Amino acid sequence: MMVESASETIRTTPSNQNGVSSLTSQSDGGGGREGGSNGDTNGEISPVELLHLQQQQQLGSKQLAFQQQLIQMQQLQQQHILNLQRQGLVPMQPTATMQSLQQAMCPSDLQQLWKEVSGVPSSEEALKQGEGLDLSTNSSNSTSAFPKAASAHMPLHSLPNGQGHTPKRDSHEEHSGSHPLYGHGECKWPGCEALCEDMGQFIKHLNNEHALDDRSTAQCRVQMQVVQQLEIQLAKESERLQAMMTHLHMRPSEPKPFNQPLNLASSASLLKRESEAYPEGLPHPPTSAAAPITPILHSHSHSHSHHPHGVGPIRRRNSDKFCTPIASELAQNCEFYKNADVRPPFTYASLIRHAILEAPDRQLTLNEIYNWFTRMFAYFRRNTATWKNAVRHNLSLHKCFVRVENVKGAVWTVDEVEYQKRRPPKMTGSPTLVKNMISGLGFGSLNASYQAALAESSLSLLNPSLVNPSAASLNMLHVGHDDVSSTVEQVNSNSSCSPTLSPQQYSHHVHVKEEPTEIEEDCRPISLLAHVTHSLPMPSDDRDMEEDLPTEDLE
DNA sequence: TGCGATATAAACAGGT
DNA sequence: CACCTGTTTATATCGC
Repeated sequence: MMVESASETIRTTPSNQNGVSSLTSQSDGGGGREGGSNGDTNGEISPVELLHLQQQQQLGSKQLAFQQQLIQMQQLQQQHILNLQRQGLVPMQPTATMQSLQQAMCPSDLQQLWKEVSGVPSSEEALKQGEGLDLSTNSSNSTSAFPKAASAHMPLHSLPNGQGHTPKRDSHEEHSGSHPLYGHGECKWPGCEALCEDMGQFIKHLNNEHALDDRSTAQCRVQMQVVQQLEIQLAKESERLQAMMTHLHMRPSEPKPFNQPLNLASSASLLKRESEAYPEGLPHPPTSAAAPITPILHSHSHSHSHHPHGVGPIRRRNSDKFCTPIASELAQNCEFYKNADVRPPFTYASLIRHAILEAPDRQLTLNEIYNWFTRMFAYFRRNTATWKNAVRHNLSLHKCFVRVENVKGAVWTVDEVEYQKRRPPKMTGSPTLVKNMISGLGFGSLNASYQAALAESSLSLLNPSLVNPSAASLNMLHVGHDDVSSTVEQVNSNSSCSPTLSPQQYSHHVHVKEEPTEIEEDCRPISLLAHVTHSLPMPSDDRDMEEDLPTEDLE
């Protein structure tokens, strides 16, 4: 039975092609989606190893417990990897990430780790000591496995009451408490998930269940190593990004050292806190809005919502809040959304608009919109109950959607003017950021936001609409809500350069510069990207380039 | 706390 | 009658 659980554990090795399904299925909290590949055939590690180990060690019951703990820790690691990926702090490259993790955290490593943690030279020692390894004797630990900074004397309960320096997590956590290990009414300790009604109960639980004992210490160390591995992985990915950008002539004038890639490095440091979100009210670093994040955020952070479905409804409008351009997001995560039963982090209106604008003639029938939804999102394939109604509701409700009688019957188009007016434009984040970003538009300097934007820009390379550097500053100040195409329009709205458009078509956008209030959620890194990419040869055939024509003109 | 945006649910009407 | 399409209303949640 032990072997079964071992293989079951390690089966989480992402061996499926895109790593999506397994991710999803895991993030579903055991939802067991059919999408989860059964690709347990990789077996680079452990089942065999563990089996071998077991045979060698004759498998006393205590050893089994120990092995189980190893496996459990491995599970925890992977769970944390997934969590971090969900939080967008890790590139969604499950294979690479997991592989690297596995390389570092294969059972033998874990055993080594365990030895280091416990000061136990072998698992036989562990056997002698029983499953309660005496971690108080770990004075000689943290040799090579752990950075000094993260070594043992890091107080396991450094956050005794959840106050102080603990960064805020998402708003839900703010509501439910401020302890980073407490949220949604449950303990966030790796693998715990104990329900706690309130903070007091949680503190009690924390002190009782996660006291300074062997297990907690080991888990903490495992977490440290997870973080370390993630940072390594992050550095690699950042380096790759750097190279890509360099190759694409995107490099800013002052290249950063690879080990400090854009803002990703700072994000990496956040991993240590397992921060899920930036403090509310502070400008969200655009890197955090990198495409892979949003789906994860939803599948994870909002899973608390008591929704009958496996994936709950997402009230939070991440695309808005995090300024995720829907086009780049979709471009980036197309396969993810197609395969993962994860609700896309966009509003219905955004999705409908995108669907319509994606159509060759910028118009779709209701049924075609349905089809687009089901084609693009597994979520809508599997959760058919309500969303169609919601789509219809949105079409009717929002003035930006215009019904047009066509030869085909009734089709729906998008009134871009109305869409832009849809919400009172305002800047999410501090006005200071706006100023900084604006001032940062000087082509020479690269402030943090700019660099962060570059990070996301790598995701948005697909967007050829950003070839117009001169419009970028305007673009900064007047952007669409969550869609690249709207950005295009604004770019084009700058009368100075609109090769394909007549200016009057966009006259309604022209004055944005005089209206700081038009600055909208801002941090659209895409705009920033425009500065960097102005010399970048971009394909001009993208539909976004021609997404110029508000279709209400068809009327 | 109020408000706006959004999601969800439902009722209803008209057309096919 | 069933279904689709479209409108409208009500309610709840969330973020500001």
